[in-house]
Amino acid sequence: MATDKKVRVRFAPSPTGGLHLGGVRTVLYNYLFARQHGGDFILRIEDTDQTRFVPGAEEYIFQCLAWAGLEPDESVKQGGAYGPYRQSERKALYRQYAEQLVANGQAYYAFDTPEELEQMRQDFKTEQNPSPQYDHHVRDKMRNSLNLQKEDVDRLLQDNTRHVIRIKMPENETVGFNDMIRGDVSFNTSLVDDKVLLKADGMPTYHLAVVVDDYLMKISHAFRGEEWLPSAPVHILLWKYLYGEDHMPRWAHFPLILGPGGKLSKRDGAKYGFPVFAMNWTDPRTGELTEGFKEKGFLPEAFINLLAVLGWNDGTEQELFSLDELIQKFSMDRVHSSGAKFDYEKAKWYNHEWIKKLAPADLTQRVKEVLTAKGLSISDKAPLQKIVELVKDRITLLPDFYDQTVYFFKVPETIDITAVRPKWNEAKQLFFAELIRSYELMSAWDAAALENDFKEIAAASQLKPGEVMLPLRIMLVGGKFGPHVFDIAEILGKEETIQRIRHTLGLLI
RNA sequence: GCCGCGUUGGUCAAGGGGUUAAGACGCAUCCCUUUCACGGAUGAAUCACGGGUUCGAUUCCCGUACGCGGUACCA
Repeated sequence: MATDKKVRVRFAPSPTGGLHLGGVRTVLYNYLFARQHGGDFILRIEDTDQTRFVPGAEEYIFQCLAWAGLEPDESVKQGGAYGPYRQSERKALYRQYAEQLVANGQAYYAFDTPEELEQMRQDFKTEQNPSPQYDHHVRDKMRNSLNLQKEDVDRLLQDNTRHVIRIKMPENETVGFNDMIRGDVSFNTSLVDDKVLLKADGMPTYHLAVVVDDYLMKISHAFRGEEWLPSAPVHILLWKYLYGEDHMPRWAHFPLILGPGGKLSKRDGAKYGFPVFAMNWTDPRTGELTEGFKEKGFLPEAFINLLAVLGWNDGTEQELFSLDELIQKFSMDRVHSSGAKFDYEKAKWYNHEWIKKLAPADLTQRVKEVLTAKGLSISDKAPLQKIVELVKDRITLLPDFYDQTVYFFKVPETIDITAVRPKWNEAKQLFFAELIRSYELMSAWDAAALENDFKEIAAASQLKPGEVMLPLRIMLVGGKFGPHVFDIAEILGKEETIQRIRHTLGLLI
């Protein structure tokens, strides 16, 4: 296996729907590996199944990568020297390789119809073998160029009879390779079926396409999810037959990201209330919307971070990593071989940490976008950054900023009056009347002075500060939440503060 | 069924022949805070099971169990 050539890796999604967690993590590990080695990261569109074409899915993938900050060096969009980057546009390339295999006796034409295949599965189905494969046990009982007379095959071909090309798996050979994560992995070829390489419509299957394209695009390292491990022997053999094992990329199969039960699916997300896709995805056929991490209120920095450590860690106690740090520290041999269950609680913690970690000005800008999108109009004069700094400790998801800051921009819609009424009395009524008088006379309007005044008046009124602190909070904020109440008052300003106290006082009479 | 890959607290996980088996999330209790958070403290694992190898296995080997993945003219 060539390890000295330039590092070129690829992510090859099929544009059939939303891009989920595992996909983005695969992108991320590819990206990190490429950046770390000064290599190229290629995005190739695997759209060989025309029946599964979904409009918009390809564009959506690009949007997700752009949001996550993991943009490819070569792709349909960026271009590059190894295009086209969409397999449907490479259709003409594949047939010759399949034919070459047939000519060498490593593959064969199969004319079986879908019905005949179904029949075969019925006929050979037993309790011991519930899903019969098209393999060396059955291939000589089927309609293919292995057992048809040559003239018949030629005639069928000439008549353009629908057919596929299947690989002829050798019997009882051991095919193995060294996985960068799992070490040596091997398979007995007798147990692998004769996978279709070229479909009846002339399109390659994944198996042929991945090998041909990886070769043509000079891919040095091929990374993908563990679900591909069982078909690896087919790919290894294809490499051996077509281009020589020496040219084969190094493989790594990433552990699966699991949901509460098995492979994480968008169903899990819907069921347990957490996003699975990177960004919102609306199925154009059903109109069904699946929520994404972006829209849920995740920072791309946090998303990247949590994905990176789902299956990898640097061996220290560090948990927060920026993209740049990941590029520095990532290493394939510290990637786990076992699957990891996705933990939404921890995912939210990462977001919370990143909200605290982001530069204030940067965070403020993003919060402004969220608030604006929620319909708040925020004047440029508003001390937004100060407000954001004040509340960010209690935020996990970006939209939380709305609830935690609306009262700075609008009079609270509801006042939780029931929280104060039971313990309300004349002494408190008088206290607030006095407080208003005092506040109106204040010249320096700052939190410390406000608190000082407040406490002095409380003492003079024979009240403990705590007894009137909560009512003040309710008056200004509307509920039992938010940062230090005098900090809020300071930002609200004299007029607004007094106005709100008066208003609630009126409600309490 | 068969094939493959896995198995350290509820979750993510460090460690890797001799350790009090890190740390984080979550949970519980407590402290701080006259709101909610932040912060701090404390608590919870016979390292799946059974055999080896060894003076000694969580760590190495072999089985078993369990989990997951695959078993399509889908990727």
